[in-house]
Amino acid sequence: MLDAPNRDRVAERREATRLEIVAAAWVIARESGLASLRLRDVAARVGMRAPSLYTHFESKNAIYDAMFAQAWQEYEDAVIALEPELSAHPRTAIKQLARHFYDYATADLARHQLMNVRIIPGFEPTPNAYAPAVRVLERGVENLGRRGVTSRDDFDIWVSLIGGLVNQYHANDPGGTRCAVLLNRAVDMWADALGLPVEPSTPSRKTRR
Amino acid sequence: MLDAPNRDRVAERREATRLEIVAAAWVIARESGLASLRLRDVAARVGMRAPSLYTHFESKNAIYDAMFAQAWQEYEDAVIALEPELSAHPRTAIKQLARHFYDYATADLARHQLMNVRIIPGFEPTPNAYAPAVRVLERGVENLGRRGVTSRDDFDIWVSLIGGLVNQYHANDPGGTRCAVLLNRAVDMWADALGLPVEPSTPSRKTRR
DNA sequence: GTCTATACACCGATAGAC
DNA sequence: GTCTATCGGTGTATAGAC
Repeated sequence: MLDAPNRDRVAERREATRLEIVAAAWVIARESGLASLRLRDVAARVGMRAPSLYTHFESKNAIYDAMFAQAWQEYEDAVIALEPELSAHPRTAIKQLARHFYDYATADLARHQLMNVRIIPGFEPTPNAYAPAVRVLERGVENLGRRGVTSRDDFDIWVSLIGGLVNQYHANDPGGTRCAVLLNRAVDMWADALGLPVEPSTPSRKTRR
Repeated sequence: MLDAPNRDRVAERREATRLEIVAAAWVIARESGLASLRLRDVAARVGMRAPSLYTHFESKNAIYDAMFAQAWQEYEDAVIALEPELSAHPRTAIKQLARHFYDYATADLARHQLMNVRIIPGFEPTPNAYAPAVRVLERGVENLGRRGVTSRDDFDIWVSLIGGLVNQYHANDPGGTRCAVLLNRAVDMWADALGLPVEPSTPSRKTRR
């Protein structure tokens, strides 16, 4: 039987190993593609054999699950860190939030596929892993609500807009900047329709060309 | 050596078998999910064993490829059939085109995943299979161009809008009608920003609520 | 508790008999 | 053209060494 301090040490060590494995999985996923991640490669990168991973995770999907939770948790933290930096102008702040998500989703294909695209056959995130994603969405509703977007429909359209352009980036313009420009224009259209005040510095007059 | 008529008969028979296999693959894909399609099941459905499929297709991905081409070809035909039925009013016609794609993409999850989402690891459609998809896009540019949408940016935003809402339908509201309503509203916002004339019957005044 | 070696089940793909 | 048999590779279960 272990006394309390030793139990803590063991738990810490276990958690550290889990984090090592997840970190290795991210590296391999970015190298070989998220879907063709092989447990043997992940294990080799932490100095183990594939079956040993099952001491720390009950299945391959459990590793995906931990990665999913980590990615969304990291994004939630990033949004929280961004909020104090947001512009005082509603439309500008909403553009910043849109661009922030867009940048996060376009910076890392594997991460985006895991977070937002169902690309792994048979993988469904655990409710626990899904929680930060839900919180981020709620936070988005609040952030836009505080800036005059009261309709949930309009919020969902805003989300769709960003998601659609992220997909178009990865499909047609990976590495390019075109979709980022389109995003700005699209959010302006949407903000115009909602009657949000135009930005002071760059008056959009009418989004029309 | 075969004479010409017999060669045609053989080619016809082979093509018929290929179509049978593809049709069976669609059924299985809808049942078990597109990604977990198993060749054994497809073969069994046409009264064969798995290895025999390799007489007609050189790989599993080649079957996906034929399905991909078939789905986009079928959609191209549907668009061509729709064009004469489109409203004379530009905004209404564009809404019909948007709704038409939305309906096609939401009616069949497996088909949509194959056509629009990269869900099969390692599968990339052949240029030949991709051709009808390219034609449909060009046709879309023309269809909107004829109705006053001259900017390619605005066209791409329109496409993103529809794609984003299709994804949201499958993720959050499968079987529901909410995203279809949002689509109508979103296209109106977009059309307002472009300065397209409002519809005569249902004057949108301002899309704002 | 942690890791290893071995083995199993399942898949797509290939070889060769008929 | 279709079959049976088999290969190579994967995730995973388990027994046992340390």
